[in-house]
Amino acid sequence: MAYRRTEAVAQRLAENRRRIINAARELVLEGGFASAQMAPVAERAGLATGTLYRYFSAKDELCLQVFREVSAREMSILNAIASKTAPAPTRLEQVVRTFATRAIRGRRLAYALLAEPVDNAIAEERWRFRRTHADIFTRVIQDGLEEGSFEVADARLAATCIAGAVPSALIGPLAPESHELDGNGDHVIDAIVQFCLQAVGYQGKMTGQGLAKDQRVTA
Amino acid sequence: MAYRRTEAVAQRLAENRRRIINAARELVLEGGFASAQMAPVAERAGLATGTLYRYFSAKDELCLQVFREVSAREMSILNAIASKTAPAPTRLEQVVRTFATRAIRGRRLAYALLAEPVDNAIAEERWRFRRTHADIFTRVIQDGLEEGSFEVADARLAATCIAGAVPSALIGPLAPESHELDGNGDHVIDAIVQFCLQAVGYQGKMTGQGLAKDQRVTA
DNA sequence: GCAATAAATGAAACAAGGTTCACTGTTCGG
DNA sequence: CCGAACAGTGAACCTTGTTTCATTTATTGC
Repeated sequence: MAYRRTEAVAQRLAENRRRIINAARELVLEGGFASAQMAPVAERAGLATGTLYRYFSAKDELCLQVFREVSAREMSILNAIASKTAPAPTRLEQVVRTFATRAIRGRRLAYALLAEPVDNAIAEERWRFRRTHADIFTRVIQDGLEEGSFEVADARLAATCIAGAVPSALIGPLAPESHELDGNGDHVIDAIVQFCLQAVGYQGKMTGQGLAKDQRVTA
Repeated sequence: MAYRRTEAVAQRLAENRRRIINAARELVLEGGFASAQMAPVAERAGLATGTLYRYFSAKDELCLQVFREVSAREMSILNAIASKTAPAPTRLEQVVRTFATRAIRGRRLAYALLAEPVDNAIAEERWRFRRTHADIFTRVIQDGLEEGSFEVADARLAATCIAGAVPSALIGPLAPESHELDGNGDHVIDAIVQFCLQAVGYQGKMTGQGLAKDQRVTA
């Protein structure tokens, strides 16, 4: 034997992998998945195009990785809010509000995650993303049903509807060329929250409570 | 002079154009826009590939034409229902119910129009399609507000939400491989209708009224 | 039938991207 | 330092889909 993968090398490999993913993510953030082409990714990562294929078997795999990492962050933020101990209506409002606020503040990312035309592999992942949103909404709605503050026939279906309604209300404003919400999307966000609360049969008023620090869009 | 485009020729040209569009539409109906490739379209139309470019400057233009024709049919059906003289809640229910029913019955078409991954040109047309749905819902919701049977802060926004919610609830079941709704999607449809009525603050019950003959999926 | 013009053809060229691979450079243990 | 094994390279290649264009066929008025 004359070669063994040492720790130093393993580390460099891991670093390269990360560098590739980061480069791809940056490009997605700047210009959506359309910009995440292998050659530009490689260039930004400071590697040769062929090298990318030593780390990812195909472009789809790399893009999926990026999508998953980015969407996981979003989902964990929403999940944390949904898991708090608070009345269901409060939580539903905060989840929806956070979703919408983050989408507007991180418009380019939101466009890539929610609306950009993408090819099959990513479209499928996007459905999974939406389904996870629906899961989060489902839990909160079910809690609300038990509390007696909501009233819907089918919690899962209502959740799916909300998971479609919120992005739908945002998509126009999110389009890369749109500046509809540059100043304040507050009116839109309030209206979306109100719609969702009413849709699940909540009778009270929304709190209008904004985001905590840790829910801000950081980068 | 020795040549002049006679009526007979003009007619044949128009017929060819139609033949091309029909071929493309058939392919879309069978396998979505992914199947609407120039070579197969030409073959089915009984023409050469190059000939297609004498009728359409590019594939996008042809696909847009197909999308527009097909979606126009759907929208006119919904529009007709929305324009009837009936209480707003009844009309809203019927529009939503018709939308959902037609989507489920004409699953492949619905998938192509609503959910299939497509490229930019068609994605943009799809947004227009959705916006038109929202327009239809907006009118009905505004009527309902005037009648006093609905209560929402912003009719347009509520309409946009509903225009997103309904397809969202259908998309899983619409996926080409899904057979979730093969027997009856009645439960799902009822739940969607109920969700929408509640979302716009309607207090009464839905009628459960099915489709008239002319709203059935014919082909 | 003929000249003039248009329409149709389909093979070839082109474009754009993803993927491969023969080659070069690096790292390792002895 | 040597040879073995691995990592990195990037130009060539392949695939897929679109477009062009020289050539063939069809139609028209005279």
